[in-house]
Amino acid sequence: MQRANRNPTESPRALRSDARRNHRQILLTARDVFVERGPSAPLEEIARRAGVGIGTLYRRFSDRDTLMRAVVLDALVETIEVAERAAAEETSAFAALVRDMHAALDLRVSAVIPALLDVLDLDDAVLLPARDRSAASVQRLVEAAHSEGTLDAAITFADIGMMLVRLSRPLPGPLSAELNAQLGHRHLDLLIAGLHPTSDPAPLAGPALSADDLHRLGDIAATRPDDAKKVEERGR
Amino acid sequence: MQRANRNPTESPRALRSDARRNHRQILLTARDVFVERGPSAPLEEIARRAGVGIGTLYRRFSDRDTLMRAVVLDALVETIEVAERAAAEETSAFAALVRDMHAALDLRVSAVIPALLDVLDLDDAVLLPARDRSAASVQRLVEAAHSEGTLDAAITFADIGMMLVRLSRPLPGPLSAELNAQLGHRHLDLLIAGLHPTSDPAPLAGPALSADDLHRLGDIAATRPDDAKKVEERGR
DNA sequence: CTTATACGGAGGATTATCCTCCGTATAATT
DNA sequence: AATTATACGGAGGATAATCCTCCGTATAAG
Repeated sequence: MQRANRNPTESPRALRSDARRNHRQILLTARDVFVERGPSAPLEEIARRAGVGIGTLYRRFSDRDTLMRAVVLDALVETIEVAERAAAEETSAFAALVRDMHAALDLRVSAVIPALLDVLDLDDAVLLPARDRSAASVQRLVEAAHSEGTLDAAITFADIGMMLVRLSRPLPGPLSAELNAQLGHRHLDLLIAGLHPTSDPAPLAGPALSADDLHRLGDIAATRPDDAKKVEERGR
Repeated sequence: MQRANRNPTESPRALRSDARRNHRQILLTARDVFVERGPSAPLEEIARRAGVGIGTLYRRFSDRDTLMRAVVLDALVETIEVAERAAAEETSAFAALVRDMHAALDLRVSAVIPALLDVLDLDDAVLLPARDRSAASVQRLVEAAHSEGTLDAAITFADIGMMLVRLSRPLPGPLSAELNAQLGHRHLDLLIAGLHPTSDPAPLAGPALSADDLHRLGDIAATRPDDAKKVEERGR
């Protein structure tokens, strides 16, 4: 006699192991793809890059909207954890804020949510509380840094959030995902320190690109083989 | 007897006044639309927002590629002017750099070019020299600021360029174009000064958004009426 | 070994975008 | 004012991209 599951409000039964793996993989891949290609990215690309068939994707997420919500919720939950850990483990409020910002870059929450904003209603019984908790956890970091006197008083929570959006989104052009991530961290350091020389010689994260690199951006490690193909076709 | 124009390499004859107006308007609108919607934005939207028929657009620019090149060239030429004027008219090298960056934001060059990068070959007999001149004019500003000792030595020309890209691109979500522009300038000031409080109380350009604004981003002045409609349809 | 669960992907339906074509409108010229 | 070369708009057929269901096959669980 297996565990009964007659009540429709209960979780519908545990997934088979391969199904659970695929579910997770789809969520992670979807985060990447939505960030790169926007809210109307072909679901087929998500499936392909997640290594599953399109049928599997649709079995788990009945439509685009359901998938997007799941992606956002997943990302929000991770953010909350990161922020709370930063607050708990760092000694100065400023250090906690900085650590949280770097971690947020890695999670790409600040990139997914805005990317889906056009199309998604976030004022949802499920998403709203998660958003609030997530925002509150970061806002506490900001306020603490304000009180500590280490964060310029003119800088608001919204400024921090929006700069994270700017830094999270991949730069356009054929930069590899990895290089993009490194540049995000480098530019975050740059934002923290400002443009003027500082007495504190804290080094920038990530590699500098030379002017020449910038010029030959088109030649740098390709991220998306598919796009290269598209370009060729267009140029025919 | 009108002026002869038998040589096919000569300019094909002056445009009629309305045609010239439309030509210009299409270029400006295309810059906006490519920035907002990416390189494969519907040409029909460009035509509509430029206030011309789709037929007119195709008459002036035989295909997407031609239009994109024209947009890029136009933007590059404006950039060069701006950079050279900044260098000539400002007293300190740092001030010139800052002025140029703010001006570049307004031109959105740093947003268009990368947006089209995926799809466009910039190593073109026409575009290449313009790119080189444009890059050189900014690079001179960067080097001057380095020599002056007012720009951190670790910051490269590429960093400046890429930060401009990040700051130029409109934030996703339904922010009005105007608010987006203001926030770009504000965040540029933020980058210049860094996160820590400064002795120099130079105020930030543009309005601060409150956490509440950020939360209700969905309610802030809509930029693209069409998209709002789309969202409604999806939600049906 | 059995079977409930899950998988992949072909393919018809739908939708979005392209881009030509031609009847009408307007600027320039005399 | 009349003439005409130039330019305009947008309908609509052609093409391309994406959706998403369906069903025969594969695999985890017991």
